[in-house]
Amino acid sequence: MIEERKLAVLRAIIQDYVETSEPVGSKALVERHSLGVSPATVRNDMAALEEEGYISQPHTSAGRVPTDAGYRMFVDRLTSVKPMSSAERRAVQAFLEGAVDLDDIVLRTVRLLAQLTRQVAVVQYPSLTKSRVRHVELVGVSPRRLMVVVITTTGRVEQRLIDMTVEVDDDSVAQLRTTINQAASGRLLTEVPDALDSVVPSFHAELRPAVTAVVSTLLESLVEESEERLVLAGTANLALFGADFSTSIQPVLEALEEQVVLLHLLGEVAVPSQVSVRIGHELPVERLTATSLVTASYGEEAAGRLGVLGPTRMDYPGTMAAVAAVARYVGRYLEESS
Amino acid sequence: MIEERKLAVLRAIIQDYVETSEPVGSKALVERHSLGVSPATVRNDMAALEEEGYISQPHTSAGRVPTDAGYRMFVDRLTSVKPMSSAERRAVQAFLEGAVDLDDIVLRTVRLLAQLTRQVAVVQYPSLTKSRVRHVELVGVSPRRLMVVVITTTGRVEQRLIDMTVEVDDDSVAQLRTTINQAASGRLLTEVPDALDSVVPSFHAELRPAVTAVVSTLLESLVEESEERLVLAGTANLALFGADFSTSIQPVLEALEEQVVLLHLLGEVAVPSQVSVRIGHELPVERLTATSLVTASYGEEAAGRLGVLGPTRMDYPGTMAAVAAVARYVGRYLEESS
DNA sequence: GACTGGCACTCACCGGCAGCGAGTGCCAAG
DNA sequence: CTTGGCACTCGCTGCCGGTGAGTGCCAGTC
Repeated sequence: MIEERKLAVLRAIIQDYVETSEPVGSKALVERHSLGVSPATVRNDMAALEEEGYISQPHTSAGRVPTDAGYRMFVDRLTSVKPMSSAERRAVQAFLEGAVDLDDIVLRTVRLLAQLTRQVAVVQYPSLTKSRVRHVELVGVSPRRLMVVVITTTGRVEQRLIDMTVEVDDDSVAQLRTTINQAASGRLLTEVPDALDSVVPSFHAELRPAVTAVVSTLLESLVEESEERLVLAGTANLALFGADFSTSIQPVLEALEEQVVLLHLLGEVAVPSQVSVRIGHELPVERLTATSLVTASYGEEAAGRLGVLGPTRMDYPGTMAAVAAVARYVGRYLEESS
Repeated sequence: MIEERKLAVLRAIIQDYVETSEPVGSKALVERHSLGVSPATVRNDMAALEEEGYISQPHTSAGRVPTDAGYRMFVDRLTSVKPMSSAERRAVQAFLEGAVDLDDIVLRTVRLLAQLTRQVAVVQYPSLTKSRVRHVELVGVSPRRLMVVVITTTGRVEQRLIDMTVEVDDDSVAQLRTTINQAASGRLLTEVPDALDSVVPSFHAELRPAVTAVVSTLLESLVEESEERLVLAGTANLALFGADFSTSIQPVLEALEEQVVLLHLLGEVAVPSQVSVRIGHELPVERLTATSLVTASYGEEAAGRLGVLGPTRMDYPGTMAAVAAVARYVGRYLEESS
């Protein structure tokens, strides 16, 4: 168990360290915060905190620095997620106002988040697995080539060209279009393949192989590929914190470029509805162990996720508030415009 | 005028400096290169080169460092653009092989370029102004909502939803589709608005306003917006050269995020068909004056541009070769697959 | 006239050293 | 349990002299 004052000391250390990025000592601490006790007492508490692994000394006779565990404790014991200023709220709304399409919404969101937190922001496109089909359109662009366009309830439009092994005439295309729409409209994308399977037998035998192969391949690839769309912003902010990364920011930038890594991280969360914070070594990626990731879901049924990546020495309350607020606003905005 | 040997000395200085990133002195120079003269002679040449502004000393009694003008001279007087190794050629082909659609081609290209040059790579999507319409598809997704899909000869597919002021029935949509395709197929996107204007009178008066407004707005926005698509890769490579940037890589990363800046730079080139090299202060962007940009066009009629951004201390011959080769291969690949 | 060897000079860089000061742990007293 | 006091640690800064790579200049040679 941890006593109240020790926690206060930890909070004060983190607060100062986040601000100055320098190890903080007992004397400076009591001067800057009204802890109501003497430096010596604080020293005792600090010794205890170090014993318990929440803080550490870079070298003997230097101040203390929070460890990952220290930040973790701090975040878990956060009393109040500080609300955003009304100026910030207005900024958020103004920023999202006037977005013209989904791409635009996502772009504005990610930039907003980067600007608000002065960190790297990442936004995942609304997952197609959780959105529903609004309409499917088939277009024969040439005798053996078909284009399929899927419009989802989240406003996303995906298209793909398919080379056919047999020629398909316009009437068949029209029939296929109608049938597919009847079967697929309103369904979750994940349900669509099954729905379509049950539809295949209704076609002339000669068309069937083409229909099956083409449509199912298409939908699979849609679901897969569309999962992996991410947008980043604010990578330049990383350079501001260059000193926080023992070696260089290079590995971090690398990891960010491999979007697979980020997608994994966004996906792995215990309680999807809450703001999730993963700190330093809690991230299962070697190159990111000097960073923390704050994420949240947005939209209905957690359609997508967004987050902020920064050095472990970050302003957690502020970042968490920003992430939560932006997720909320974007979710609302998406619902309105759909 | 510049004599042959002075040029050789400049070449040697640049070569060594690019390799070591340290000021290079006269003695080391004659040791590493067989210039056939003594250090003293080289010193005289170096003094002259400095006089002419091609090299400079960071401080008295240090070696020389090439200036922007030095790199410029070096690049202009390049005798041979060194060809890529056959291993590299194979890598290029293997990398592009198997791309499934335009997005994939662009993505693979930009990654390839980043990997080949160990620098930041940027690829602009093929410009729609220079590509032609292959097919236009109209879909009524709801009574007052129309989706338009444009497929271009460069393999690009753009779609947009349009809210209509009046209801349009399916027959009208079909008629519109046919007419538009007749008018637009095979034309440059820039010609399409005019072509469509001449088509409007053929519709019933009541439909006309909707047709005009919707279609022309659509096409305009298509041309505008599609111009501004860029893909980046290899930003992590910037961190490798952190020392080359006097302050930090932050301003560079910032500039990269503002895609407008890059688009401008890609657009401004004297001779579009050649590889263009802009060095340091030749770039009209303050934040990028510590970098050089090597660009080239690819595809028919210079459909798009691509390039590489790195510190002025870069391997120009190698980068130029890579940029030229990748541009050539991608151009070829696009033609084949269209 | 062009090249070369020699020479004096500059100056960044390195290692050692001393002084400073922020910070610590411990202890004895309140 | 808290506090003031005290001795101790150790990173940081500044100073200093030596070293060496590099330079410019000059006089001699081909």
